[in-house]
Amino acid sequence: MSFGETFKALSNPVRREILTLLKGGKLPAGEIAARFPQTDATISHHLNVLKQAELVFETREKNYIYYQLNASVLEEVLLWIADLKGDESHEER
Amino acid sequence: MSFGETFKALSNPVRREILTLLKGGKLPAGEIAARFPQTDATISHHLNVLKQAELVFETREKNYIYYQLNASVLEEVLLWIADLKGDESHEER
DNA sequence: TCAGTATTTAGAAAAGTTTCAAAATACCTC
DNA sequence: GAGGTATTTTGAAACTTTTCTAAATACTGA
Repeated sequence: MSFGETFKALSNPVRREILTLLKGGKLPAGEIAARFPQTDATISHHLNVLKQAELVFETREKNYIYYQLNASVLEEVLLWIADLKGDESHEER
Repeated sequence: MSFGETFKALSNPVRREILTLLKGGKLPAGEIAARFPQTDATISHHLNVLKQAELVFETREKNYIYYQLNASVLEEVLLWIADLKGDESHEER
């Protein structure tokens, strides 16, 4: 995991909205795309950026590709920010 | 504060390094610039992006402009990520 | 006020991002 | 294996970001 990739992925509003949507649980690409005005191709590209950043992972089921949040990378981002803040409560011991 | 602006500011590696540098306390623009291979003008631009995102603020003293971390915006980013993660320990009650 | 140091602004080149339409691939069901 | 649905890939246009050099501004201290 690289923070560069992760923060770049988080810097786009469409990708942040996709992540928020996935809080509710895994969803297939088509259902994600249906909630945005952009084309399926554009959303597919954003999902790929999120996947490269390991913010989401995919699982295949029947004719669908489901996407879901990857909590462990979110935790690493959280720690990076907590550390920057000098927040002891998240630090390694 | 807008998350768009904040995450965009965090998405650049030079700007993340500047923030890490400022963990040690406030520093004048010139001293920050001296630690990077980029020109003073480029670092000044990055400091401005961080300032617009309210990740840092400046104070003027003598002939220097000091920059320092703004912990309150970092806290908001932390909460956004914790919420995405579904982390109860950071949630509003 | 003048000289000097610190920092920012302006303008432009190069590189990267976002988006779309169209075509391609993949996989299921019959 | 053919037809259908789901999703990705390709290639290109529009826009944004990063960086530089050069010029401008701002403030200090003699």
